[in-house]
Amino acid sequence: MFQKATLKNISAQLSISISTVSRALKNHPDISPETKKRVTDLAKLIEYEPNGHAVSLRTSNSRVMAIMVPEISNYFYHSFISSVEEEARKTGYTIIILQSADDHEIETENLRLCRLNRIAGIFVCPSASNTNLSAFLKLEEYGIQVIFFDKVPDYEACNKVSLADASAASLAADVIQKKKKKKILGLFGKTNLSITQRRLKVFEDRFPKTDRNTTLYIEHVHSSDDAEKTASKYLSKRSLVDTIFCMSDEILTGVMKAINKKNLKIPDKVSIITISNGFMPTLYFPQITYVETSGYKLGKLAFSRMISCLNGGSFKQEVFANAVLIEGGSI
Amino acid sequence: MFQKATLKNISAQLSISISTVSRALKNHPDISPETKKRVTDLAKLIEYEPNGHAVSLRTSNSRVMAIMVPEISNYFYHSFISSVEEEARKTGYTIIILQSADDHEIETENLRLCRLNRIAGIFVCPSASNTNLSAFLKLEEYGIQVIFFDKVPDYEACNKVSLADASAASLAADVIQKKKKKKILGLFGKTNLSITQRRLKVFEDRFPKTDRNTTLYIEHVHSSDDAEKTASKYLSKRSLVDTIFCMSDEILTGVMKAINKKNLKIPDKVSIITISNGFMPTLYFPQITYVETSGYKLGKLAFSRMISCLNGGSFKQEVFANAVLIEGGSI
DNA sequence: ATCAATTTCGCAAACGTTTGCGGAAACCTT
DNA sequence: AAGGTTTCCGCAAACGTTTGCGAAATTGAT
Repeated sequence: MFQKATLKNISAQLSISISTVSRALKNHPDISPETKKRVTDLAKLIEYEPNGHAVSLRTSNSRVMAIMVPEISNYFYHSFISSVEEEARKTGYTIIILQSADDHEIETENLRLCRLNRIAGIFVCPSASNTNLSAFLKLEEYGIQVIFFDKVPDYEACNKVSLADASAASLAADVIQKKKKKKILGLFGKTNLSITQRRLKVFEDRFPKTDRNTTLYIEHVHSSDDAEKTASKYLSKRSLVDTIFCMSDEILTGVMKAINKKNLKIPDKVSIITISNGFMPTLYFPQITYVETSGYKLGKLAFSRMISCLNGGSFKQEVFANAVLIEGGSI
Repeated sequence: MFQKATLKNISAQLSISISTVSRALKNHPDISPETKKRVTDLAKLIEYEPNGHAVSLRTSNSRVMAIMVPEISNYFYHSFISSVEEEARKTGYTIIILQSADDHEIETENLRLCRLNRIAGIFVCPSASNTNLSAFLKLEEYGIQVIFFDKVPDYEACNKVSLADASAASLAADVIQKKKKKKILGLFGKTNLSITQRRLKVFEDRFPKTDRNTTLYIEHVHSSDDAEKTASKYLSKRSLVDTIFCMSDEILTGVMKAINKKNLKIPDKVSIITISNGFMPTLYFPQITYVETSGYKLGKLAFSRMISCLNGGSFKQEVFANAVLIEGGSI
């Protein structure tokens, strides 16, 4: 017969009170060594595990954190998730994951679930459509910590961890200038994203129109296919560009298709440099030189922020994960 | 002042009993329409949400499922996760994520967490090192459903959902034969994996050594780099092979590097066909023809199995997600 | 031997629900 | 008017913990 492993059960078998068992298991000084031993031995024998729900109910804090992203199937997000999960496991937290599908309704419904489950905190990359933070701020009334990451809102009084977009773009620009490239095609994402704006600004500053030596063509693309078409257009004109800068992995894949289609040699015919989360650039030959903005690092950073917030010892702030150049052979 | 939204609170404000409030909120027939309205109105006003932990404690079943994979950062796994999460949300379940890092200790520790949290069920892709199922079977004593996916154990009496490995390989073989390819290099993964064995067997059957018209070279590789080296070796010998079959995405990426390095034209110089989860093959030009074994589909399948198990109406069995050919231009 | 200090433990309430059961009131029957 | 139904609601126990407080038992000091 299967007997449930509970404090009550142990207390009955040892004819001591439940409270004594509870204290014995947490090594409370009030309990004598002998009693502790009897309790822990039996607990081990019947494989006692505290009931998480009872504990959470009693203590009103669960060791659970949530991560909400627009979609999981994205190398950046799941490297972030993976990273946070790693830390969480070490510190005895479990992670629940939520997809918003970039849908505001799903997003708020997910937040409801978080309240319902009385989670300790949530990491969230808000959906693009969402401008209304009230649902998030309400979480804080419940004592649930909120850490925004990646696409962080402009609103000041919240915790944010984000990539050092400006310095990442700056690193890429450094390389381009050091290699004395003169005719650059910069492929950027959607204009309205802050990430795009920050990266674009760096390039515009570093390669000003007034500089007669170098020319920078700027194009905004909104998909991999789009990037392929645009790159193809530029590459068709003989020696119009000598370098292509891609703002993201998605853009890079499109560009690489265009290059493979035309069978252009990298970096002889055209140089490539990209900003990436770290996987895509290694798929090609030669491997693409890229500035790494790692979801992994961001995850670690976010987690440590979460812990400080949980301990109450931290005020609202924005912190950045720095970027690093990974040299390939593409420029 | 922040007042907690609980049944007790509502009952006090309306001077009715807690049980009445509880029943009113679940639309129990015992409660009169007027009372129901009073309760639901107030509940909405103070934004009442049932405390998940209290509910789980009382009913001893939480609406939480877990997914454990060796690592999240893998296209197949996270398409699986994403797929399951989607269904879970629709049915009011939440998903917790666990990584085993292919480490048996972490794996059992994770299972402990599952018991502790009294989850409803778990989807698990066991770590490769693990041959001992006892920890999983113990979960069932706790009433926790276990569904193995992808790398399922041989053990009979458990629920498994897996990819139709044999038919996937068979589909690929069909294409190779239809295209009248004669000199085939088949690159397979680690020998001890059942997935490798099943796929390999199909190829050995379909291209028997006795057939003097076609030759099949079989190699086992254990990483992307390994695949690159091996492919490179074969490709160096002029017209030794006309077709390369890759068992997985990982292998494909290695092979493609080798091909790009030698700047061989696909499919003129060499044809490629692979089994894939659906993303990698689209990265190249021409896109690689592949047999799709989708984590997404497998997720849907696994979830529906989970639900049947939860409803108690199902016996242990293994089911398969079928494979489908996606034509690219690589063969 | 007396009293105080210490060690060791148990009582009981609380966390927020769910649910079987029983009971009061109101409503039909005949 | 008596008995039988039906409608509506509350009591109380239970889920498995944690924890403040008090009390018994032991120890030590004088």
